[in-house]
Amino acid sequence: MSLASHVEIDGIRGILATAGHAWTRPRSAVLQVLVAAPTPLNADEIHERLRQGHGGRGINLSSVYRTIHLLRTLRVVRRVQLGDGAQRYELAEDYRGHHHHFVCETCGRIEDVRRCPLEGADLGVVVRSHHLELFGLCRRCAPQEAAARVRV
Amino acid sequence: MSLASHVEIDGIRGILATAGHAWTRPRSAVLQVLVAAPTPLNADEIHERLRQGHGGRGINLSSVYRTIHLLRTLRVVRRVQLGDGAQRYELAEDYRGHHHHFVCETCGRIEDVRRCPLEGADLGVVVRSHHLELFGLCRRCAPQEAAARVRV
DNA sequence: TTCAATGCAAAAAATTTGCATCCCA
DNA sequence: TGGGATGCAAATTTTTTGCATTGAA
Repeated sequence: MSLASHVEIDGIRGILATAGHAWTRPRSAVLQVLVAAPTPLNADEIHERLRQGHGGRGINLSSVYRTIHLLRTLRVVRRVQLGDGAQRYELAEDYRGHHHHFVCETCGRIEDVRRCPLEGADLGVVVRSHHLELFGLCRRCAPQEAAARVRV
Repeated sequence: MSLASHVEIDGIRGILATAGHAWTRPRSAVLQVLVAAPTPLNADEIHERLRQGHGGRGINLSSVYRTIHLLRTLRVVRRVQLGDGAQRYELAEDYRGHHHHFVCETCGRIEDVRRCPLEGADLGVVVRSHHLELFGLCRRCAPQEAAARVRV
C-alpha cells in the first residue's frame, strides 16, 4: 500500500474514533481493499479479496456488510449502481474526488470519468448530489467496433 | 387508460408478436401498470398493483419477473436504479422520451427531468447511453428547508 | 392441437439479524 | 474489564428456476 493510502486510512480511522467506533481487523481490512480498488466493488468481491492474508483468518461476509453499512453512514463510502443489478461500493467523493463511471458495453471495463458534464447545468431544482453512469465503447473497443462495421 | 396508452400498448403488443411472443393476461397487465405509472416501480410494486382486478385472479410474482425480463430484452422496459438498493422499471426511452430522475431527499418524491445536462457534452469516449440520477430538494421542499434554516 | 406461458413451490442469491464469544479502548 | 464488534448460523428479502398445467395462436 502506498504512503498516500496510509494517510487516507489513518484519516478514516480518526473519523471512526471520533464517532466512537473501534478500529478493528475487519474494518481495517475492508478499508484497505476499498482504498486499493480501482473500481467499485460489491460485497462479495470485497469478501473474496479478504480470503486469508489479513492476520491469518479471513473476514466474515456479515462483517463486510456491517462495515460497509457503517462506512456508508459515516459518509466514508458510497454506493454505486452501474445499471446491472449489483450494489457496488467505493470511497466517497471526499477521498476519490467527484467523478462518474463509464462502463464499456463491449468489454465491461469500468473507467472513472472525472470531467463532470453537469458543471454549471441549471435544472430548476436544488441538486445536492447526483449519480451518472455512462455506457458505450471504451478507447480500446471503439476502433475494433468501427473496423467490424466496415467489414459488414 | 387513455387513448394514447392504448396506442402505446398496441404497439408493444405488435413488438411481442413480431418477436414470436404471445399476448397474455400477465403481460398485458404488467404493461398496463407500467404505462400508467408516473415513476419507476419495482417488481413488488407492480405485483401489488395487480392484486385482483385483472380478470378476477391476480398475477403471480414470478410472472411479473418473467415479464419484466422479457420486456427488457425487447428494449420495451428499462431498469432504473435510484441509489437505494431497489431495482425499478419503467418504459424505455422510445416510449417515455429521454429523461432522468430527480429524487427529493426530504420527501422522497421522484420527478422526471427532461432537460438533459449531457447534451453536447464531450467525454472522450463513445457514449451510447447514460443514466443520471439527481438528489436534492424538490420545488415543494426547497422553500420549507430555506425557512427552517432561517429559524435556526 | 401444440408449444409457449403461467402458477406454484422450491431453490438460489443477496442481505440482515440474534446471540454467544471475542477483543479494542 | 466492559461494551461494542465479530463469527456463525439462521432468518429475511429479492430473484430465479423446475415442473405440471393452462391457454394463446
